[in-house]
Amino acid sequence: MTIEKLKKAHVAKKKVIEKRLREFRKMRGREDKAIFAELAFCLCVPQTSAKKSWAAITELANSGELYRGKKNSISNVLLKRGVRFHNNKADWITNARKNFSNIKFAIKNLSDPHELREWLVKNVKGMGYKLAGQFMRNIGVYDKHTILDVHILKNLQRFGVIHGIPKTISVKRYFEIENKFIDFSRKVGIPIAHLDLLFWSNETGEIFK
DNA sequence: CAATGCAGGTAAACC
DNA sequence: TGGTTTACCTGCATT
Repeated sequence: MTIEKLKKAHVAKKKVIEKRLREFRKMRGREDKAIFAELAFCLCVPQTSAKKSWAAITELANSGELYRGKKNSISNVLLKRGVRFHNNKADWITNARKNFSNIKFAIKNLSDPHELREWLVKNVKGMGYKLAGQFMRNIGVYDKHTILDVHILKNLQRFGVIHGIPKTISVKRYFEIENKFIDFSRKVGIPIAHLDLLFWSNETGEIFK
């Protein structure tokens, strides 16, 4: 796919992309439970489909276990729903729950997205830069931070922004790639948040899920 | 049908 | 000290 085609795809999908981003923004006014569910969802996502992750979190939210259940019972639901690394993730979720008042405080008071991301990475076990970026985007805090998952990396490679896909991404390398992504975004005149959704829709064939 | 590869990463161990 | 490997873990598609 050429850059010209990318620009055309952007024009074609711009309305849908903006609608999706407005939906993320709406999360800002949502109650704590919805924010926490989104957090728990993000913690489930590594190496697991969004669909399975969301199914697991929905079940846990509906039963109330997400907010009150013990680590083991949460782990069991994750397992049943096909969420990988269920023990670790149940641990991350219950830790985040214990820490949730601090997390809320950070979200509310750290107005600089970069600062908030640093805080999340440092203080929420299970959150690296990718998940922190995704969580922030999903609750309507998005600016220039990137969500570097394999799909995005593949697309960056396709457009010559990077030359290979590293097996593991250190913090240093994350920033290197992120800066190249930002440059690319400027060059093609498409915002990062738009490119992210655009790449995702290209890669998965379906729109934003 | 058994073996193999891999899936929207991260923490911890290892030099 | 910082880069690289390994454990986490199961389901599902491919061979």
